[in-house]
Amino acid sequence: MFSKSCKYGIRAVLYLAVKTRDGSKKGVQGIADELDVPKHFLAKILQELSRKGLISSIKGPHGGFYMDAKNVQKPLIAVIESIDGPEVMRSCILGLPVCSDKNPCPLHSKARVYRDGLLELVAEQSIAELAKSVEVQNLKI
Amino acid sequence: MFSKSCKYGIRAVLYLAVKTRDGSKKGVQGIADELDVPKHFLAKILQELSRKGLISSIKGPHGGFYMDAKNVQKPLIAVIESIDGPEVMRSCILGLPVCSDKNPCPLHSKARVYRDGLLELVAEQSIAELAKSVEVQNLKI
DNA sequence: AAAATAAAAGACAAGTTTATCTTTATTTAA
DNA sequence: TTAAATAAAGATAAACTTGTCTTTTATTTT
Repeated sequence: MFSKSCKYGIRAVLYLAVKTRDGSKKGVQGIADELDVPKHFLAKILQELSRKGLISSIKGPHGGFYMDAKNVQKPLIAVIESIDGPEVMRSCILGLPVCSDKNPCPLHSKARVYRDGLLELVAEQSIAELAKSVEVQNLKI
Repeated sequence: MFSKSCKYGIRAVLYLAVKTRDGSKKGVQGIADELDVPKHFLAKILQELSRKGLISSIKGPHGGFYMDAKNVQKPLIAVIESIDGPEVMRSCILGLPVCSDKNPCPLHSKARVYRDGLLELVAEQSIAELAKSVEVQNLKI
């Protein structure tokens, strides 16, 4: 469902939300090592997220990427849509140009339930809340 | 979630199941026109499905692709897995190499619940049953 | 037997995603 | 003020997916 870019982006965002709550910064190198993801490829993704204001960054020694209080307030879907586009969680699972409740493809109803449940999760919970559950339940990123 | 190849394959299979129940055959040209899909690309997919015994074909005048009683007995997941591989409906939504109930990623529980619903549909219903519902409910392919 | 039809196969090209490498700009600290 | 650290940007390449074109093989019909 998600592109690799998007998967890396989601993971990096959750990582930053957990690790930089104290005001510290994380460099691309460190994040890439932690998540086991290609460094320069991740850098592109983080630069884009930074440009869009979804995460923050500062250059120079002791600089790096981080998320401030405002960043972590946003829902995860903001990250997903900014990387994979607004249709990624909404388009027809069989790729039909029009597929709706009134005019459904053969997998529509089941697929819709699946997608909507997930959509609800990423749209209604903030990154901060998700990060909290990552910490509390010790989830892997 | 599914590659374009897989989407085309699923649609073509359902199309054949509906249209060739009477023993008739459908040529690539006709299928491609109906589904609005690139002809030669679809041909490759159909050839592969044919080689794997998921659909049937015969060459020559009045030949084409079709599905016999045995073909339509199989579940749709056989088509999906033969095109996109066995992991496509089972792998972690964030791409983590290990992600399980005991060791879940942040989206695991929601993703799993709903994905399993879809998996159930394509694994437990035969292509014949799905094709029937396409006819009865007049679903688009 | 010849011609026509249609799948099968092979070669190639275009497009997209993913990955790597290099250079530049900015900031901090010594 | 210089050196070091780090994000930003740009260029390129590798890998994979998608799409097109041509030739071959099998079958049927005339």
